[in-house]
Amino acid sequence: MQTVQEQDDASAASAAGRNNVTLLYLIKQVELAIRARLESVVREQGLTVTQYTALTVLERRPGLTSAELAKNSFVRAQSMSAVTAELEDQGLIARKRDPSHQRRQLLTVTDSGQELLTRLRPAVGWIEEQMVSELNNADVGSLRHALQLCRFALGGGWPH
Amino acid sequence: MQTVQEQDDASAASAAGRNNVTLLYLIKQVELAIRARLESVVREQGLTVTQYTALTVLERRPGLTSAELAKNSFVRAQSMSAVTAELEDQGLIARKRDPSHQRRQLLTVTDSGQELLTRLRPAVGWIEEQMVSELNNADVGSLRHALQLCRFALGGGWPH
DNA sequence: CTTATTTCAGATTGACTGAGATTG
DNA sequence: CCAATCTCAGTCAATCTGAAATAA
Repeated sequence: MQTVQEQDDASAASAAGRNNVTLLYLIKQVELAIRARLESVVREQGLTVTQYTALTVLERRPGLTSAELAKNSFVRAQSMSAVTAELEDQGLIARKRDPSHQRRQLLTVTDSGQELLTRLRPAVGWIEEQMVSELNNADVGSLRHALQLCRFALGGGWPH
Repeated sequence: MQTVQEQDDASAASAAGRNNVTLLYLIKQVELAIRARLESVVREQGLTVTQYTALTVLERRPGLTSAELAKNSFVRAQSMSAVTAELEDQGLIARKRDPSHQRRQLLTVTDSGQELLTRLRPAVGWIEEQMVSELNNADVGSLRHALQLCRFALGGGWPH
């Protein structure tokens, strides 16, 4: 098992001037750790992490199309289309033609999907609680703010 | 294109008391944005993000085995074995039997691998600079510290 | 005619599980 | 015999690219 001490040694070993790698690497490590926990939680309800994420975005922003959801999630429209098709098959979201644009299909979370999200919320919340268990409230706020700034600083320039 | 304002609206729309989801989602979003940028950079040198990451870890911690590298990267030994085999095929790392344990193969970055890492360093550094361009130095330090605490708070309990 | 959205088909990456061989 | 490491074979999840149909 790797220890905090070993990690610190590794950071110190990377000479000054290329400490910049560390932050990208750290975010990747945290994301990997989250993904592992999240996967075991959502799998119990028959969902993949990808499906769960799409569902939570639709919960917050009902009426998105699959293509809009794709942009939001940094994937191609074709990839997201497969995800939303699966979610509809499972009865977790509903697709309705946009009356003002017959080609677009507006997505909403169904009652069944909402119930599932509600069932999952405590376990998902617990992962985040664990993650920030060593941080105080002010640190958590700063972390959220910093991550938002990072996300939007990188946000542009996505291939279309 | 999604704007900062839209993101803020979405956060506000998720009622108080379940803001906790946001942090997991934010980290995922930042990781996705990083991955996209990083992939286009390393691909020019014929590497995948997975290979590049393994290479940078070996640069910092030469002499690891593939199995140790796997633990460090939260993947199974079999998965990492495929990655290190590819890196060896490309002449970027060398595998040498551990004299004190014939079954283990100690991994080191070759001169060729080191040159490649050096070539990639400026472009990778620029991604991180872009990411933190809206943060001051103190914020960057706080972010790194917070992410390290998050990583180690989630670190335990990995399947072996 | 052009562009956006959706769908279908196939390829690829990166992980997984399971099984076997080797070493200590 | 047991545990760790490595390798091989097959599978799955989640993306990608390319091509086609539909709609504004």
